[in-house]
Amino acid sequence: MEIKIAITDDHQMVLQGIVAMLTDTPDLKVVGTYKNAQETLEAIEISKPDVLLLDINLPDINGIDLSKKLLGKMPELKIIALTNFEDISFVKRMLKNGVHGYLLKNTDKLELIKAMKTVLSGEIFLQKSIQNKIINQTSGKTSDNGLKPNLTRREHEVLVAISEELTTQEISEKLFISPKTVETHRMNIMSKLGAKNSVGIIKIAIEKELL
Amino acid sequence: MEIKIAITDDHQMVLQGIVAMLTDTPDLKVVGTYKNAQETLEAIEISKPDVLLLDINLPDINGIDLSKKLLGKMPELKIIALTNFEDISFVKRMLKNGVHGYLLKNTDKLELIKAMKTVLSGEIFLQKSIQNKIINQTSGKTSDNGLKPNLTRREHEVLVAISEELTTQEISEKLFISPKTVETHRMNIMSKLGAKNSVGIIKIAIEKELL
DNA sequence: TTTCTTCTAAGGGTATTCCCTGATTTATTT
DNA sequence: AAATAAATCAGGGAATACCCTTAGAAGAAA
Repeated sequence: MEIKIAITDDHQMVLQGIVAMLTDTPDLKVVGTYKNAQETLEAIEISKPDVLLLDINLPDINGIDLSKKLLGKMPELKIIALTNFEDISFVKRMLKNGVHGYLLKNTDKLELIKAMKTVLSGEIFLQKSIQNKIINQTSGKTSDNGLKPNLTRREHEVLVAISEELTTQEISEKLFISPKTVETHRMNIMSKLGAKNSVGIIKIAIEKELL
Repeated sequence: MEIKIAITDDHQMVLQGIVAMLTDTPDLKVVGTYKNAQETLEAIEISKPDVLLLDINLPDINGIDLSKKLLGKMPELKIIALTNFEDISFVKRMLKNGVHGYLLKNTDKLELIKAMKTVLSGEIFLQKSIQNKIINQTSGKTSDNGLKPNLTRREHEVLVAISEELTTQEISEKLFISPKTVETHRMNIMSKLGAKNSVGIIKIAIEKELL
């Protein structure tokens, strides 16, 4: 039985790479390649793939929302998330939302095919490196390095104020709260970002585009 | 005349994608594909490509440093940086360091070939979207205004140490100077950069690429 | 309803930064 | 040789940041 495959990725090179990997392989057929979410949503009901390889860093929508929509339309579809990063928290969220596999983009042909067969059999496919990370995470919990920490609304306001080179006193006047409260927020931000001091806060905030 | 091409990218799929794009094209030959910086440095003198397509987000070294090393070994080599992001400041830095082109990974076959021919003719290749961004940046004056303040060698060392979230005490131990000297340097840095405190130092240092 | 999160605030410290001043030595430039 | 810039060090004090802990109130979520 032939497996029908569709691919959604805004990187032309990745798209081509996967197609190249899969041509010349019996029982596999690429029935569609899409560059964004909209295109995918429109075309997928026509191409009717068994498996969708889905880049989760699309320009127009995030991977989770798109997965939900697609599975709403086609409950039989198996979705394998494609990404550059080993972001555990994101993996978990994706899996919760019905995604069937999670592949790094440095995957080779054999593993790619294995992944597709695994999800088609109804199982979940995770790469070893990701499995290990999930295991390590449950035992020790420090390895949170990857994506945006979610600061609260207030913390974000304090963060911005810190980045404006304001002192605690000045921030408290700006936000109409006690200086002690500002300090509490600053401490919580440091802890969330893993910074040692305000310098670290700013460095990390700029790095992760929190400003 | 045949163009010899090498590719360095830690994403297997991208690697395959580019190879797929370039096979079946006359006058082009892929003479090597590498997954990291070390492999590239070791093999490039044997494969002797005319053009290297280089992913700048490698795991083991940053793109700028690798480019420098490669061009030191092979001054005739043309390097085209590959990336996911339209990061203008980074483009500029890469170009300053001798890189000949900057390609987004969603580039198609035609543009890829055009890019290689452009750099081989001795010119710089930039994609339109990046060109536009650079133009918009120079006409608008929001960022990058003002020249780089020239910090002294020592001040720069202190700046780097500050950015590592070290305290005055720790910096003094690292540089084998008195804490008071460190403070003097920090004050001078603040004054030169126009910062109100260490947070400002880091913000401006990142903005002006002083790190 | 209960639990969780967020925002708020404070006590009571210690550590560090910030700011001013003034000064010596060593290179580099003129 | 003389002026200039860079790097070094320091005293002293005010301001600020950092740290740990505790805790009430409001709102959202389970």
